[in-house]
Amino acid sequence: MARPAQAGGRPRESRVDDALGAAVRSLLAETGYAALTVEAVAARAGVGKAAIYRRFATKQEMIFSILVHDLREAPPEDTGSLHGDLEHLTTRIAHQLAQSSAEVMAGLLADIHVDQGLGDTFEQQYLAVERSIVEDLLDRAVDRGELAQRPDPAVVHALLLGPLFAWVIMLDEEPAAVPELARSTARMLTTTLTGAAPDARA
Amino acid sequence: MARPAQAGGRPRESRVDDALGAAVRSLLAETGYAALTVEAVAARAGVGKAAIYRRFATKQEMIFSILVHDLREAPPEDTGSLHGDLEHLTTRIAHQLAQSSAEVMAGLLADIHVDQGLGDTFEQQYLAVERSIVEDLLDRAVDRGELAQRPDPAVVHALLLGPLFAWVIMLDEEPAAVPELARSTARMLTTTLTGAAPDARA
Amino acid sequence: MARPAQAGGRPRESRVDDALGAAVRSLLAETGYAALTVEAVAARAGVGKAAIYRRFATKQEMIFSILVHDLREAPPEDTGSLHGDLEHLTTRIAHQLAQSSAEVMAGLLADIHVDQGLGDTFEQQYLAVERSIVEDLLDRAVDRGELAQRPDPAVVHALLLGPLFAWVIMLDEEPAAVPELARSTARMLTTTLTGAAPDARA
Amino acid sequence: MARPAQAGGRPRESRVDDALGAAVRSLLAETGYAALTVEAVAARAGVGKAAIYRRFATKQEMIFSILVHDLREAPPEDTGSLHGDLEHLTTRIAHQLAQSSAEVMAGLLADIHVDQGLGDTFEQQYLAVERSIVEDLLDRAVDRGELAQRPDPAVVHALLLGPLFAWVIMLDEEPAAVPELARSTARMLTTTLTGAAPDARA
DNA sequence: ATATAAGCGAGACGGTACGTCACGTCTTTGT
DNA sequence: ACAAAGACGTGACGTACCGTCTCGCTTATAT
Repeated sequence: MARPAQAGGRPRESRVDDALGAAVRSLLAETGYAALTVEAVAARAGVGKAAIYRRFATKQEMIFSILVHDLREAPPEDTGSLHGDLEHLTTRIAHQLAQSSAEVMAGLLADIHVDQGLGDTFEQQYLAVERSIVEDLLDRAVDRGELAQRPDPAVVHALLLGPLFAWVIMLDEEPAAVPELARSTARMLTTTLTGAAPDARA
Repeated sequence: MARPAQAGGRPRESRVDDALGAAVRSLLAETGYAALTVEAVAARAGVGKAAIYRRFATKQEMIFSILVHDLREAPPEDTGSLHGDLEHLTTRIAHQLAQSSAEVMAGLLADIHVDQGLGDTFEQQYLAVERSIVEDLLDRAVDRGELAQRPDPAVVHALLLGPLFAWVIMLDEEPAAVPELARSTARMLTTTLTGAAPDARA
Repeated sequence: MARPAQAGGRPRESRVDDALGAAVRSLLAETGYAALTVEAVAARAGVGKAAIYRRFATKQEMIFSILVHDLREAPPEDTGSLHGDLEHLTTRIAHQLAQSSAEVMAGLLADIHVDQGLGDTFEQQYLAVERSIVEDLLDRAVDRGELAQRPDPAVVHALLLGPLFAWVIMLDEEPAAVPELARSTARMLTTTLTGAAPDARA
Repeated sequence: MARPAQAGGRPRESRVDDALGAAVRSLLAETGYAALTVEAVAARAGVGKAAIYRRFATKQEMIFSILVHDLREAPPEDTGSLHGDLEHLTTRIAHQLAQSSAEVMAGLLADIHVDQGLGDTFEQQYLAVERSIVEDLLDRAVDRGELAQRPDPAVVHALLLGPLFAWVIMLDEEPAAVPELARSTARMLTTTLTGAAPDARA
C-alpha cells in the first residue's frame, strides 16, 4: 500500500514527486487518459515503477492525486452579492474545466466510479469543498436578505456545475464559449433563486 | 465500423444480436462497465468472440451500440407550452439516466472521448437528435409568442442536460431525487428564457 | 531471438527456465507436438505467458530451444578405427532419435523449415556440430591410412543420418530395431568408404 | 465426413477438383505449407469452403490427397541388374523429392504423424507400394543369383530413402546434388548387399 | 563509524484481457 | 443435391499492462 509514512531509512526524494507530476501532465496532454500507462510515466520521469507504487496504490490514484492537487485553490470569497458570488464560482469552475482535456476529465470521472476509495477522496477533497462554498454563499445571501430561505445546496451545486460540465464533456462544444456560459449560468441561477433578474451589469 | 453488410452467404443470426444485447445488459448490471470483458459477454451469450468482432470493431463499440440503441425513443411532442415541453424533455432524460448506473454512464462517456468514431456516432445518433428536439421546442415557443427570439439551442441543451447528468454522474447524489430535479430544471429554464415564472401549477 | 540479456533489473529466475523445460517435455510426451499450447505450458510450469515470451519469440522457438538443449552432448571421441568411430556416431544419433517421439521430431523438422531463424539455429547448434564430428572422424581415418582421400563430409553425414531418420520418422518402423540399424548403417558405410568389410567383429 | 459417394442429386463438378488441385499447388509454391489456409485455397480456386469439405475431411487430407496423387507413378521395371534397379529407384525418389520444397515435405511428414488416418493412407498408398517394389527388386536379384538371400526389405528401403530425404529435409543441402547422391546411394547399397562393387560404369 | 532501514532504477514475475486468425460446420440463395 | 458466400462456435496466438517482487546500490538516521 502507499504512504505508510516512514520511520528511519532514506527519505523520499521530492525530485521523484516532481518528475512524476510533470510526466503525468505531459503524457496526459500528449496521449490522453486512456493511453497513459504507468510504464510510460516511469520512463518519462526517469523513475522506477516501484517508486510510483510506493506513493500511489494504483494508476488511477496516481493520476487523480496529481490532477486534484492542481485543482486545490483559494478559499471562497465574498463579492457582496449572490450574483457576484455565483458568477465567481462558475467562472472558477470554468477555469478548472479548462485545465484538462475533456477526454481526461471523462476518464477521471469514470475511474472515480470504479474505485470506491477514489470516489471517497473525490467526494472529500473536491465535492465537499465546493459544496461548503455553495453553502456559505447561500448563507451570506440569506443574511443579506437576498434569499428568503436557503435552498438545497446540492441542487444549487448541480445547477451550477451541470451546464458547464455538460458543455465540455458531454456535448464536446467549443471550449472558448465556456466563460460566457459560466456567466449565463450564474445569471440564470440568480434569477431563479431570487425571483428577479440580477442587477443589470453584465 | 465492422459492418460491411453482406451480399450472398449465410445471413447474420438475429438470435446472436439478441443474446449479445441481453448479455451486455446483464453483465453491466452485475459487474459494471470497467469489469466487463468480451470473453464474459461471449460466454454468457453463448456466442463466439468472432461473432462479436464481426459486428463490432471493439469492445467499446459493442457496449455503446447496444446501450444507445436502447435510448432511441419516440419523436418530440407538443405539450402546448414551453414549460410543458421542457419538463417533458427533462423528464425523458431523467428516465434515460435511470436506465444505467452512474458507473456505466461515466465509462461510456469516457470511451466516447477516446474513440473518434464512437464520438461521431454519439453526436449523430444521440446529441443531434436531442438538439433538434430542443430546436423544435424553441421554435414552437417563438411561434406561440412565448419567446421573442430563439436562444442558442446548444446552450439550452446544456442547461437542460447538465444539472441532471451532474447530479448523477459527478455528484453521485441520490437517483431518487432526479425526477424532482428534472422538474426544477425545467422550471428554472422556463423562468430564465421567458423572464417570468411558469404558470403556477407545480 | 527474445534475449537481449540484461543490465540492471531483476534477474531471470532459473526456476522459470527449469519449470518450462519440464513442462514442455512432459506435455510433448503426453499430448504431442501439434497439440502443445503455450497456455498449457504456462499453466503446467506455474508461470505467466509473459515469462515465456520474454525468453522465446514464438512457441516454436521455445520448443526448439528446450529440445535442442537436450541434444547437446559430449565431444567426439577416437575409438581407434573408422568403423568404430562411425558406429559410435550412429549409435549416438540413434539415442538422440529415441528421446522424442516421431511426431515430435517431425513437428520440429517442419517448423525448422518455416522459420528462418530457427533453421539457422538448427544449422549452427546441431548440424554444424555433427558435421564437424564427421569431418574429424574422416580426417583421422585418412591419417590412419584407412582412407586414401577424405570424402565429402556432408554426403557421409547424409548416409549416416538418413537411414536412421527414415526408419523412425518416415517409415514409422519399430524403434526397437534402431540400434541394430545403427550398426548396419555404420558397417555399410565403412565398407563403401574403405572398399573393404570392417574387421569381422559385429 | 468426406466422399460418401453420392446417390441422386447434382453430380460433383470435376471443374472444382481441378481448380482445387491447381490452387493448392500454386499456394504451396507461393506461401508454403504452414501458411496455406483453406480459405485461401477456396478463394484462389473460386470455390466455396463447403465444396472442399465435401471432398476432404481436413485441410491436411486435402493437401495430402492432392500431392500424393501427383506421386503415383509407373510400375517397377526390370533393368536387368540389382544395381540398375536400385539406381532406377533412387533416381525416381530423387525426382519425387524435387517436386515439392523441403518445407512442404516436412510439413506433410509432420501432419502424417498427427492424424492417424493420414498416416494409414500414407502407409498404404505410398510406403507399401515402394516396399513392394523393393521386395520385387530384391527377389529378382535373388533369382539372378546376385544375392544369396533376400535381406529385410524394410531395412533396404530405409537405406535407400534415408540419405535422400535427409539430404533434402534435414540437412537442407543443395537440391542440385540430389541426383548424384541418388547414384552414390545406389552404388553403396549394391556394394553392401552383394559384397562387391557394381560393374564399373558410373 | 557503523549498522539499519528505507529509498532508488531496472526489469522480471504471474495474471488477465485484448483483438486476430483459422479451423471445420452450418445456413442462406441460386441453378 | 450441388454450388458460392459467408456467419457460426471454438480455441490458440502473441501483445500489452497491471501491480508485485527481486536485484544491487545509495542515502539518511540511530546507535
